Amino acid sequence: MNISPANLFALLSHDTRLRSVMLLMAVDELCVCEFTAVFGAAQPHVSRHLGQLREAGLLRDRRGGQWIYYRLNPELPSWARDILDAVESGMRDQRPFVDDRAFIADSMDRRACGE
Amino acid sequence: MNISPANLFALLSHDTRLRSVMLLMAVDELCVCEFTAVFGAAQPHVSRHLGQLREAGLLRDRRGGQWIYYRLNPELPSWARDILDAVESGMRDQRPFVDDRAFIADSMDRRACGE
DNA sequence: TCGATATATTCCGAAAAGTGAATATATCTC
DNA sequence: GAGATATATTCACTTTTCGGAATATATCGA
Repeated sequence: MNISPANLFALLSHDTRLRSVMLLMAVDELCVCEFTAVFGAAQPHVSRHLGQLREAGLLRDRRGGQWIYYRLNPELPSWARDILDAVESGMRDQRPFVDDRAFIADSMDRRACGE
Repeated sequence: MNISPANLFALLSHDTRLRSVMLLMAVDELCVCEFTAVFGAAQPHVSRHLGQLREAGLLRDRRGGQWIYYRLNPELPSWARDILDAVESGMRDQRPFVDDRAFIADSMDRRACGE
């Protein structure tokens, strides 16, 4: 991954992208339709921003059937990882991040119950 | 200060602004002409970007004679301070930040010697 | 193969950000 | 007060980013 610090911040400067990254700090892997459900946003909107994060090397994607799952790139340079960790710990208790995680946790529960 | 996380990242997404903030993590206070000297940039360019950081509440300014000194706002919310600390520690050894600090240290020395 | 679902991409117009040049304002020095 | 220095702002322009709508692509299940 060849990304500059200023570039990383540009990626994090949009709410959709920031919330996506924050979610993936907590949940390991999510498919696009889950992002759209959490954000209440249109699918092309979410897909575009996830695409930008992927192109920059911040996220990796993987196809599983008709779904495409996104996760954090495990090979981020350490300085980028450090910053993301600080972002996560510094804003863990703020909205909308708490709500986003709660939403996902809830839908995971439902999935586990077979609903 | 009423700044959102995404807003903070937008401020840090421009090299001039990022380098300015990084310098002020190390040096406490600098006037505009020192920034222009370090960056080798035009004065209006630097002034504009420092102005954005000030308007957003990230920096404070103070007039001292014909100079205007900028410093980090000491009343940043803790989450913002945490992120800045991580940025600083994560990129301390990278260019151009090392060089920027070296430049400033050098000119401080010269000032101390009365040159 | 056909229809349904999930995702990505393209097109286009609007809004925002960035830049260089010129100019305005404030302060200092003489 | 006049000129010099430091800083901020405005103007005109270019570039980038963003959003919505439409469309393309891929997979699944019957």
